[in-house]
Amino acid sequence: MEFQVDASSRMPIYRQLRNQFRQAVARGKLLPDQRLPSVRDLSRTLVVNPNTIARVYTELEREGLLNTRPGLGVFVASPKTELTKKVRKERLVELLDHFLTEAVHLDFSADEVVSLVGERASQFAWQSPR
Amino acid sequence: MEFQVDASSRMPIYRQLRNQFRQAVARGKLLPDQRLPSVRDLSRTLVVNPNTIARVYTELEREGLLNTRPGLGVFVASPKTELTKKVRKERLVELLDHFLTEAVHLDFSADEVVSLVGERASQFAWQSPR
Amino acid sequence: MEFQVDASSRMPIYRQLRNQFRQAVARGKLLPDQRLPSVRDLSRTLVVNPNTIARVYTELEREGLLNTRPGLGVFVASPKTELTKKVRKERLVELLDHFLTEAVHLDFSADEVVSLVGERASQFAWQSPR
Amino acid sequence: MEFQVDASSRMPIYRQLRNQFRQAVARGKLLPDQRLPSVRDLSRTLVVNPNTIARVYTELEREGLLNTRPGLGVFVASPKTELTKKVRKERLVELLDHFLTEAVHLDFSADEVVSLVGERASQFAWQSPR
DNA sequence: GTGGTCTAGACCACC
DNA sequence: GTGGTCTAGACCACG
Repeated sequence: MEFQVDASSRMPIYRQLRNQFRQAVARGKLLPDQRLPSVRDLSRTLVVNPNTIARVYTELEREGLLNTRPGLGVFVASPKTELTKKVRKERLVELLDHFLTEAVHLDFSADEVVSLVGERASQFAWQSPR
Repeated sequence: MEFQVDASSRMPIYRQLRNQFRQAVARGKLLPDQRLPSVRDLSRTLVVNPNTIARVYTELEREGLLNTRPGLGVFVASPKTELTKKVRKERLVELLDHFLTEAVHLDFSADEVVSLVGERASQFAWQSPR
Repeated sequence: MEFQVDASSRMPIYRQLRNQFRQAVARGKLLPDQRLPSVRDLSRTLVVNPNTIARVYTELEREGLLNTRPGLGVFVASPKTELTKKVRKERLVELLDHFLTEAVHLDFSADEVVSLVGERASQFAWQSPR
Repeated sequence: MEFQVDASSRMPIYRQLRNQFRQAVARGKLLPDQRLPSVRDLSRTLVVNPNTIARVYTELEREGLLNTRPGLGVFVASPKTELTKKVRKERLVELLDHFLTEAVHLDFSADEVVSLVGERASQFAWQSPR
């Protein structure tokens, strides 16, 4: 798993890294119990302040995507959702409407979008039924 | 078309309004040449700083979504995309992958997502073929 | 609402403040939409680094207890719970068992504890039925 | 008595074990003069660093919950509280208020909480009157 | 070695 | 004015 930061982006570094991590997990490229680079290592690799990396890891832990164990390192967590169905649906619809809005402005047709969704969706690691 | 601001949101007011405008256009609730309220009127209605409204209009004009006709007011622009197919596709995919990433974390299945996309897409005003 | 920090405590400053805030809300001493002191003000008052105060506010916002609006200040949020019933019950039981464990070690009787719970509970601002 | 560590918890291992021990005593599952596994045995069983186990035992001994008898092993101590009534009451109230604060935020009602307290309290081994 | 906390001080975005 | 981000560097707790 290789992270990268774009210093010229308006998006804060910690958000860039957080998003990359979230996507890597959603695509199944990072699996539960897998160890991530240490705060100090990643900060050296990316030439970013250790505090910034620590912030990324802290936020992701709060979101339940990873566990950090002082003295051992940082590990990918097992997925779990504690939100109510209602809240989850609301958030999904909001995100979807935002996506569809941009799709319209980018001048795509409904058919093109639906088709693309099916295509890209196959690249993600959807939860198996429980 | 009624705008509204959510003071409890983490999203800056000017972005809330900009997004609402973009979505209203994409849903066909705002049509080309339709006149928008003046900066002063809207600022009074929403109880928002006039500078904030002015910023919204300025950004939307820069994005080509509306035109200011001095002395007449602010009007919705006709849709036009100057971007190449390649660039448009890249942006769409990036937005879609972001959406799918969140959908996975919200613990939805691919089927649920695809189905919801079709459902919500019918509420938008897609460009007719040209 | 007056906060205070005990520099000699092993509990980190940001946790001391966060707990004081959570308790003030639970007791109804801080009400929705009430404005809190600014980061800079509180940092001067408590002689604590502004970043530490900012961290307190950031975490409380993530927990949904307050809203921050750049340019305006920080405000108490309206209560809402997005967690599933199951998760909420699990957390409550865990906290309760911890409390009861300590009560036993402090050599109280069950009757004393039950009685004290009823007594203190009356000082909190329980949600009205919805 | 079987201990267990949750590697995904934010709580340090030594505190997890210490709390489990305190709770086991409070529930009457560990009785005075009962022998505990040796540091080396427990460290192997739990796959935890021996230093960590040693720390748990050291702290518990300092708290008066167990005694080390050199050459014989580690044993559960007889309960005794040397604190004054006033201090004990203060600590209990502080713990209780913390619990009630969280209960409010978890959106429970006072009745639900009082009822749950009575229910769970019956599972603990309260001191008989002396 | 690991991550967690705190300080100091800079610069930016928002209103 | 407000809060948000990032850096630099110190010190502590954990295993």
